[in-house]
Amino acid sequence: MQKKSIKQIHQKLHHWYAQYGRHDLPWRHTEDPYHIYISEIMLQQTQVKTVLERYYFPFLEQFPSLTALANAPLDEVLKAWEGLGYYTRAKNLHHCANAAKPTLPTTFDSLVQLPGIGENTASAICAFAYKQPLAVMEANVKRILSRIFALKTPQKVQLQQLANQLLDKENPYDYNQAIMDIGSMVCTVKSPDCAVCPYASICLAREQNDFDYPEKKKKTVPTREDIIMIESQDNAVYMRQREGKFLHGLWGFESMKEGYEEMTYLGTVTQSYTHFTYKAKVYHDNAPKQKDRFFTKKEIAQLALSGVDKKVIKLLEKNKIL
DNA sequence: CATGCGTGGTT
DNA sequence: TAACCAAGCAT
Repeated sequence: MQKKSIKQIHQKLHHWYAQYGRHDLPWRHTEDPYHIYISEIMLQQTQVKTVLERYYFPFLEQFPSLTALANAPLDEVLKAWEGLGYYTRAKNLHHCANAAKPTLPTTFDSLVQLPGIGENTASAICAFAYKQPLAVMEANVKRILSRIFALKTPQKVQLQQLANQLLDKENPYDYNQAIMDIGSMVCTVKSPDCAVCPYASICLAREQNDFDYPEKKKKTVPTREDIIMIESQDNAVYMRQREGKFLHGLWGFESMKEGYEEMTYLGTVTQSYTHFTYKAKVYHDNAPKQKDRFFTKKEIAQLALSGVDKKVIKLLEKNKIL
């Protein structure tokens, strides 16, 4: 592409951003790398609205600095992350805080080595916190580039090269924020508004009137069935902290495959996840073998729980077990 | 490179 | 309203 046309695109983009960009986002009003880092991790696969309205401010109030985060117990961090999903993010945050305190590294190479910081997040921190000329490469940017160059199945390297070419190296901060805003407000998945798009003059998708870029692969969503066993004693229930990758660090109940026939069926809880639908029958055993770690309703309120387990708790309250 | 990982918004 | 998917990362 001609340098001249790229410069024209930058001007159009800059003009659009000045008028319509989301300038009210709080992480665009800080120079603190820690604040920007927290926003980037929260925003991974998570909508701006959720982060903005429910998590960003409370988290920073509770953990106002990298050192404060490092010194907090992991369980407190998990509790602050409750409901946000992808819980290894919370574990990685805590780990990074301890590894990097009192301040984050300032280069892409050192950032990308930290757990939970991939290439996109490292680029974003460099561009937004340190004003370095790196191109972010998240879902919005991928969609925009795929459409501009009509790439149905783009390769990672190919997209990165195109992103690097289009980047405004003089203004990496505004450029990256602007292209993400274009993705979420103009070049949307379902109904792109080419009339106001700064990239319209060079966009092949617009020319072809085909916006299915990159090509979506459809998958069937399986159902995962489960049996949850509740052991209770004196208005308290046995709970344990998960260790696997799924719902890592959150507190929950035991699953079982057999031996529940003689117990009391309480009800079924369901939860839809991206890759499967979860459906669990909940049984109650009031003659528990577990000896320790029974939690009362008040104690459970202090633990980090998943959506499913919150539904189970409601079922227990309804059955007057808690 | 494909898959697993949470939850809630949007259409 | 079922389906898609959002400021991705690790394996």
